[in-house]
Amino acid sequence: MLSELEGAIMLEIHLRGRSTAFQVRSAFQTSLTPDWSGSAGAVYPAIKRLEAAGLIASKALEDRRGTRSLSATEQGIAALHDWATAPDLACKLNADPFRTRVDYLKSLPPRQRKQVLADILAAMEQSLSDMQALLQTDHDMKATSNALAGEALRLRMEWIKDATSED
Amino acid sequence: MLSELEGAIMLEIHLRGRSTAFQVRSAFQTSLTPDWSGSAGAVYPAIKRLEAAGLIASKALEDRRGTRSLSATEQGIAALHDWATAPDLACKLNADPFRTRVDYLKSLPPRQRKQVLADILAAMEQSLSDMQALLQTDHDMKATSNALAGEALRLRMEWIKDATSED
DNA sequence: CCGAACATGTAACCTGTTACATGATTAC
DNA sequence: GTAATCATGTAACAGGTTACATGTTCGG
Repeated sequence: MLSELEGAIMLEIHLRGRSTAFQVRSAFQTSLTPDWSGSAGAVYPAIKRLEAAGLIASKALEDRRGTRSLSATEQGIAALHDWATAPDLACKLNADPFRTRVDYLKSLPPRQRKQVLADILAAMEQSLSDMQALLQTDHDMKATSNALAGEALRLRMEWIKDATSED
Repeated sequence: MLSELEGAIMLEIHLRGRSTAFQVRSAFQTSLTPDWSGSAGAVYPAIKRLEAAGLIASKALEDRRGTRSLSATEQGIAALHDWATAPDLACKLNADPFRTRVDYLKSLPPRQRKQVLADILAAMEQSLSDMQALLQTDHDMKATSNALAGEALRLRMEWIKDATSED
């Protein structure tokens, strides 16, 4: 089974049809999810592994800098499908930095909690509007997941509003 | 600044008042978020680091198996506070395995998509009811974050229902 | 021609996982 | 007494990050 990084790479290549390792890296670097920084030290070795496993085919461009155009093989597409449709993976609750902190925030004395949550809420609002601005200018293959990212932020904001109005 | 694991350990100790390394591990192992498996190889070295940094104090129990009771120092509580209230961390969108896969699911031909999404939805419903059963029997310090975990799952399920009713 | 962006890759380092090792305590 | 649980820890390994290294192409 593909790892999260390998799956994300396969998906990126598959949705674009063809892609270079550099483009995959760039896509990760500009992603709303900062978890994969798209480090060269992660992406290039992962692509090497995927190519060795026959999931990716590469074609060298007539280029003196060695640009290689990557595409998913039939086997690769099958592996991507298995990775993307495994129901237990879709159910997996990943570590959410906000959720991890929320019980601490809840344990603060009301006045302090109110102040801290207000600061966090302001930062979230800023982050959400930055995100929306980015989405309007830069349409890519990840439209739906980016929209869901916004929803996730909104869910957190709603919780904060509920929590601060409670007392 | 504390790492996610270090912060989660400090929080666990702080909310309980006192805790042993073993109890911290157990709490992680039974957590709804499978991200920290609570591996001994992660927890014990992390606690050693935190103790060396003066954020945790330990007291040996009169016990021949060397049980040590841990508590957060004043410095440790301050570090926990900084970690928990940093607004940029609360805004951070972590990698969400469902969100990562969602654009692939969206790209499937309607009939196949419907089938795959129905399977995933069923798995999610199962997972959510398991979660709720667990929460009713096993109340701990993480009530709010566990409730939020359920909300996160519900958000995904709602998206699936919208996506399958579209066509 | 020069700087920015394109393009690939490696090496040292950090941290988490898996698997192992050791022993004490408790419940039956 | 013996199995399950409590309790701590280490070592080999895997994978990602940072920083470095190298060279090309393109726009002004």
